[in-house]
Parts: sequence; structure tokens; C-alpha cells
Amino acid sequence: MDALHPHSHSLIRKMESIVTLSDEERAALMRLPMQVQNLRADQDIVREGERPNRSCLLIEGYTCRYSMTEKGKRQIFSFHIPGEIPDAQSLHLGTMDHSLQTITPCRVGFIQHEPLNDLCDRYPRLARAFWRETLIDGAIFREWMKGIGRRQADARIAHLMCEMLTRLKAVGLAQDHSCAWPLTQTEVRDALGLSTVHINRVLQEIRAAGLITLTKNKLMAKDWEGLVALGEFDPLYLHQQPREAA
Amino acid sequence: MDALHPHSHSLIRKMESIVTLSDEERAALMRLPMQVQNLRADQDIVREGERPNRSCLLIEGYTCRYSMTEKGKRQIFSFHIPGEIPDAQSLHLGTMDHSLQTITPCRVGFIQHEPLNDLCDRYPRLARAFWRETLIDGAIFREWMKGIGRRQADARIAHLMCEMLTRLKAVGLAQDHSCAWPLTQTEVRDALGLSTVHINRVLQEIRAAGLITLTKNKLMAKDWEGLVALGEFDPLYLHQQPREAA
DNA sequence: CGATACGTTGACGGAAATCAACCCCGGTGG
DNA sequence: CCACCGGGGTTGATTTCCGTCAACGTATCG
Repeated sequence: MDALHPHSHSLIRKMESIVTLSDEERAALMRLPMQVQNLRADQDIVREGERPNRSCLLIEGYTCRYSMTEKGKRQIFSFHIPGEIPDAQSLHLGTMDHSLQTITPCRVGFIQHEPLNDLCDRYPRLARAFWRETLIDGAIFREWMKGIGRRQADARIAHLMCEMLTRLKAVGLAQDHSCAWPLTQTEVRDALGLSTVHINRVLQEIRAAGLITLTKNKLMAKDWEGLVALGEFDPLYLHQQPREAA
Repeated sequence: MDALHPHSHSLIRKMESIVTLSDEERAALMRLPMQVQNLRADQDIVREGERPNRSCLLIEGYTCRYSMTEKGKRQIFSFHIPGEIPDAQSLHLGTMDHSLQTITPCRVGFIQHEPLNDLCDRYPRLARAFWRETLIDGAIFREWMKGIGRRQADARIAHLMCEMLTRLKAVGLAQDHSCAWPLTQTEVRDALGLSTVHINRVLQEIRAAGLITLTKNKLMAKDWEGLVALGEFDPLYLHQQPREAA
């Protein structure tokens, strides 16, 4: 666990993909105190019911947010990739209504809510950018909901793959149409509301159709267009255009 | 369509349930120019793909947000009740990734984005309150996702009923355990990812179990505890405690 | 008083869950 | 070094929840 703000550039790079920063704003971001820490895989970062006083910037690795049913079933709400602040919401919603967990070993930076709030009060443009990120979060929830509620297993899986490829590409973690795939079939199951058995079978169909190769930790879309079509993927909901020029 | 700001109190009441307003903040909210308008039922307010320059305060009536699958299936993401700003997200996400529609005849107030943004820049506490509202929005999406992905039809329906009763109660639109129920079975179907036939049957089971009475436009929970248990309803995710006192 | 939208019911079919093995592989320890 | 273990993946058989199709009832309204 090293100290203070050595990794702010990860956050700054992210912010600059949203708004153009003034020198002052960039400096203010730099000044944000941050506790960097390395975490093992499958470790809870915050748990449902807790009242954290800090949020967590994901520097390296993959995390997910989830919650359990009374009957012991898990629903994963989102996967998170480097540069994101998966629990930004705790800034304004005191009690966690779900948990945040590492999927792989992770490097994260903890930022106290107080300085983050001060920053937002002082620099409304930064506040807007953070706010905007949480809105995109919501947009992704909606898209997943649409998939789970209204699409069949093959389309859900294909859609998830398209989304991961697209988001990872935006931060330089995917080239061509391939990226890391740190998810077990169990995790995909809980994200898409299916069973592992069914995931497994449909995965084989998708492979057999020549749309992807999926090995241990690597996904490649051999037929991107086909995958997009199967998943009915339209990246609009990711709102990736820096400011969607008026 | 009357002019300017005669209905701001609806917004102010809402805000005061979140933060305590200073006189200045209250006055600033009052000054927000608002176009009040009456709309018929089943009318789109904004559509997927549009780039609105205003958001809409729901003063009276019920609305929903939805999006269509390529195969023509509809997923409803949320229902909205008086006092809410269903398309607040358009403030920072230029292009709508879903549509907003009236369910009943509605009275709405349109607020231009520009003055709203100015307000947020000038009064960070108000910005936070608005931001917070959009985060609760996201929390509701997550809870629905959990239901659709991981709960059976009876639990999903019960949960929706509990949620509506709870939210309506918070704005004084539910007494005891009864409230208006403006939703057709078709709308419930699209919200919960089911079919009308199945909705209908499960509804009858829930009635037969003595949990509710549901007539034309009125829902009453005859056995609130039972309904809560069936739906696994825990209101935490609604974050209704004004500020969840530290 | 028909139109039309919504609700109800029955019969049938299918997507996906569940149950139950079994395989493979990397890690660990005797 | 090999046995053991456990997590993840794979496969087959069976079940079930829910969808689809189709018909019919019922209420509201111009």
C-alpha cells in the first residue's frame, strides 16, 4: 500500500476523455489524496449495508457489483474496467445497496468522499463529468435489463461480449476485436440471469457459428458484425462520444 | 399550457425531502422558468435518439421509460410518479438512449437544461440533490434487474407492488396500504419481462393467497407483510431516509 | 351498439433450470 | 513424484416455468 497521489493520471486520463480540463482543474485532480492498494481476486471491496466514507478508483484489474437474493441467488449488475469508479454512487447514497468485488487481482485507489465533494463543489465542470459517469452507469443497467428481460440467452451473451470489447477498446485495452476475458461461466451466469449449464451450451453454439474464439482468458470476435447482429448491439447507450457534439 | 413558474412548489417539496433548503436556494428554484403542459395518456414525451434541450418535471400522473428490442419487444425500465424528473439524465447525456411516455393523462413542467445547469453550478447542494435523485434511479434499475434476472414471476409482481406503494406513500399518494394502480397487465408484462397470460395467472394466485385486492385502478395490500415476504422487498435501495443520518 | 382495449381461460410447446455425472487442470502436500 | 483436491468446464436426462396461440368475456366510449 503506497501513499498519496501517484496514480491520479489514471483518473485524469478518464476525465479528459469526457471534458477538456483546464490547468487548474487538472491540478485539483492531481491534488486528490488517494490510497493505492493491491487486492487479491474474489475479494469484497465494499459490502451491501456498509456506509463507506470513500470511493474506489479501479487502476488495474476487473471488478463487479452484485447483490444476493434471499434464496441465495446472485445478480451481477455490472463489470468494471480500469479507469472507472465503481462505487461513485456511495458519494451521495450513504448506505450501499449492493456489494463490490474484485474478479481478478486489482490495483485500486481509495479516495475519501470529503475531498471529492469539495472538488465537485469548487469545480462544477468536474462535478458534471463525475455525474455524467454515474448516468452512463445507469444507461448500462438499463441495457442489461433489456437483455435479461427481453432477449434470449445467445443474444444476451453476444451483447455482453460486444459491450466489453467496446468499453475496453475505449481505454486501450482491446485491439482489433479481441480483449481479456476474465469472467468464469459462473460470473456470466449471474450477470445474465441464466444457469452455467445453459451458458456453456450457448457458448458452444456461438463458437460453432464462427463468431468468436474464447479461451482461458482471451476473447476474440472472429466475426464482429455477426456478433453485433446476434446481440443487437448498438453502442449508443455507452455515450462514448466525448460530449456528443451538439 | 400556462406560462413560467407556477408549479415550482412540486419540485421544491421534492427537494426539501432530500436536503434542507436555504431561502436563497428556495428562491433560486422558484425562479426556474418552467413550461407547464397537459398531456394525454400513452404519449411519448421524448424518444430514443432525440437530443432534448429540456427536462420534464412530472407534476401529476404516471409515466414510464422504455426501449424496444429489434424483434419488437418492449422493456419498461421504470415507472415515474409525481415530483420526479424522469429524464433528468438528458441534462448530461446528450442523446436519449430510451423513450419516455405517459401512462395516464399527465401534467408536466418542462425546464430548459441551461437554467438548470446554471442553478447546479451556482448551488452545489442543489446539484448534489439532483445528482442523488439520478443515483436512486440507478438503484431502482438494479433492483429491477435483480428481480427480472433472479426471481420468479410471483416475486417480481409482488416486489413491483411493494415498490409502488412505498414510493407513492413517500409523496402522500398512498394511504394505509393502498394506492392508485394505473398499469395495465401489458405494462406490467413489459416491466417484468413476462407475458400477459402469465401475469394474469400469477396475479390471480396472489389474489387467491389473500395478499392483495386489485381492481380497475386501485391496488390494496390486504397482507402487507405477506406481500413483502413474497416479493423479498427491502426498501433500502430506495434510499428514502432524507440523508440517511450518519 | 358496434369498436376497441383490456382481461381471462385452455391447450400446447419451448427455452432454460435442475439434477447428476464426469473431465480437465493447476495447486498442494504427503 | 504422485495422490489428492477443488474449481471450472462439459455433457446427458429430466423437469418446469413461462411463452405462444387462440378463443372468448367484459367494459368503456364515441
